[in-house]
Amino acid sequence: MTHQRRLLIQIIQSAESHLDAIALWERARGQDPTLNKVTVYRTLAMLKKYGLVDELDLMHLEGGKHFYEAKASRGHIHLACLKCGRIQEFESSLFEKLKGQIERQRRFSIKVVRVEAGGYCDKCREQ
Amino acid sequence: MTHQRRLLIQIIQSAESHLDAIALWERARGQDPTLNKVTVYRTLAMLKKYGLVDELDLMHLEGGKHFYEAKASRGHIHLACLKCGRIQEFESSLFEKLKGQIERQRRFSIKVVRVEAGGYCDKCREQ
DNA sequence: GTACTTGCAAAGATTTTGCTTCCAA
DNA sequence: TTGGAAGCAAAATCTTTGCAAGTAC
Repeated sequence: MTHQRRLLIQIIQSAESHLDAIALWERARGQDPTLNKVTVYRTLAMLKKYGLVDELDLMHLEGGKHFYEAKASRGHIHLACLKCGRIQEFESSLFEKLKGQIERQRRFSIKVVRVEAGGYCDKCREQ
Repeated sequence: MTHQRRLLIQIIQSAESHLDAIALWERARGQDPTLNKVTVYRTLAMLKKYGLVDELDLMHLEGGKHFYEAKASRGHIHLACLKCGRIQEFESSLFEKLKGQIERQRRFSIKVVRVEAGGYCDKCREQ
């Protein structure tokens, strides 16, 4: 556990929004200007591998980058507005049931699930 | 409707597996060796924009590329085995219910949904 | 004829790798 | 002290852009 990792983990956990690798790097550089971009990628890969962060694409509203969030105790769905770009989160017991159904019917042991919906949010659909 | 587009669409629709941009390009070049990679990217962007193909990440088992499939009448979930890399598809009425719940509760008009699960398939979990 | 599409080359962006140095345990 | 981690530079991917030439309708 190096201080670089501690810093990156702390930024991810306290982030109010989903950060991509570069945004994470820029925040980290505020605290430690010598921290290298490669370290960010390597740390994210490790956290992802151990299931400590979830990787999101958020429907690729801004190109091919990935976003990261600390693993939540309860799974949630991301709703990305294709017009204004707002990201909402949505929790549902149906989602939990769906996961259970997959595990039982396919005998598939789920480690991570990503649900992302693209569409128009309540504000944008009225316009 | 150019012959390049016709060819690319035909390959996507008849593909037995999910193709990424480069794989699609390679297949297309078999028929039309002059077809450019850029045309593939542009055509995929157009098909995606008009909702004719779905873009998948399949948990990024092989790096940051995207995979494409012709839009199916019924939505389905992709299960990616983190060990052997096999991709399974899964259909469920719970998934349809979940979409309806999101549309009603959040007044969010869904255009595309992507559900991808990573984990261990029945064969790999036993080892 | 004209607006849209393609091909080509080059650039941009993201992510990975090799290797040396450094540091946490 | 030592194995893993960080930094640096460079490469490897993947994707987008500008522009001239071509083509569907």
